Amino acid sequence: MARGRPRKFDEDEALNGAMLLFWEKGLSATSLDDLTHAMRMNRPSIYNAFGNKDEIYRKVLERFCGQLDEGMAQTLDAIPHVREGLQAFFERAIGVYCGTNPSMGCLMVCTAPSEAFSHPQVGEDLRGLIQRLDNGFVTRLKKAQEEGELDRKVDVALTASLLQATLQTIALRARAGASKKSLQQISVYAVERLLN
Amino acid sequence: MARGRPRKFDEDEALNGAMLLFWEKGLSATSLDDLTHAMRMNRPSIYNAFGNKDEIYRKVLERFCGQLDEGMAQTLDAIPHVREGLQAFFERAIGVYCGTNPSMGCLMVCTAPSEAFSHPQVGEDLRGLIQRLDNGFVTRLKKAQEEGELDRKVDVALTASLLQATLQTIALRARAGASKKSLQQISVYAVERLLN
DNA sequence: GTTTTTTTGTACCGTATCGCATATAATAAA
DNA sequence: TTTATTATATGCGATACGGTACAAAAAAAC
Repeated sequence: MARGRPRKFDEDEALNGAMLLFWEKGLSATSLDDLTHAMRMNRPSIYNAFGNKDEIYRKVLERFCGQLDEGMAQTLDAIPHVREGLQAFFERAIGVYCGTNPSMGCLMVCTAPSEAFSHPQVGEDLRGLIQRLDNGFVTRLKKAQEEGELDRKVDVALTASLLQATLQTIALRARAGASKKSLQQISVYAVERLLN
Repeated sequence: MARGRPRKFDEDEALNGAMLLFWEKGLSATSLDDLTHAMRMNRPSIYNAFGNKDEIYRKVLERFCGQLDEGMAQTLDAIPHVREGLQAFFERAIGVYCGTNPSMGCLMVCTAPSEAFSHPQVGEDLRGLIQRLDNGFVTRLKKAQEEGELDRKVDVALTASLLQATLQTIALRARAGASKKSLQQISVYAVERLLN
């Protein structure tokens, strides 16, 4: 059983609060005071449970991108036809990127790059996450080629890069205030042009 | 004539120093102390000449993107064939994004989004610059259609969005440490796939 | 009931932050 | 020579920063 004084906070809720805050302001512009409010914890508890600010940010980043992995699993891997799967994936991502008011885009794309040098570990995280996405697309595209849904002449690695480019521009444009509709048009057009 | 004591600093050099610093660390993570060193000026002179930190950042952002406009003028607008012009444009951008060691990508794409909400004016700048790039591509693509170099059936607005997506992924990947060669491959493939 | 263990909350540390006030130096115009 | 104007240099003051000590509190283990 839990031996000491019981925790007053819920770990999941606390991380969610931190995520919303970091998502909005990035790592450097977020203060520990902000965090104590957003996580509804006091400072020592935060340190004890999650570590310092950088570590919390990295946990949140992983958490955010975990949703993305899940999104891939439930769309790309779950839907039979590539094009439909990709479309569903983009649709879902757009839902996340435009799910707040105002839209905040992607936590990783919009806040991690500026910290990549001040916090080398964040840089590594960024590298890894870009790679993960590329790999996810490549795997699905290869499968499509094997199943005859995709011309064997298309370069899957480069197509994957451009699919990720599409996701990234959607993330950035969402944060810059673009309409959901305009982003959906971009994703539809991208799938159409890149896979045919 | 200049009435008072002559300036000791060179405005261009000072802004360049500030640009390098902001490019590396972003707005929030850069302190005025850092700036005084990078600009080789002391604080009051900085305030007098350029305003506060936010204003300097915005000046630097405009400066950086001005280079980009210039790049468009010298490639897209100057080179007869669309595809060659686009390729030259990307080549030039990659040169900038990978021009430091380590590569820092694009100042706008990699550092502005995280500040978009804490500094609403930066958000507006971001919006405007995305729009400017889209417009530049659209104009060139339309011209290509009129000159018969590009099929009239391609949607110029959406193609422009995907060209900018390509530029953005190159910027992000450069900052994440991707090789110059891999970025060139992406740009070549993008031009090939999006314009045919 | 006592001990042990863990979390909580307050208060605090030293440092870095931004923006400015003040004083000095240097030049152009009167 | 005087005066006005501008830049430089030092350094101040109030605040905010990230991070931690410490004792009270709460629950389980003995």
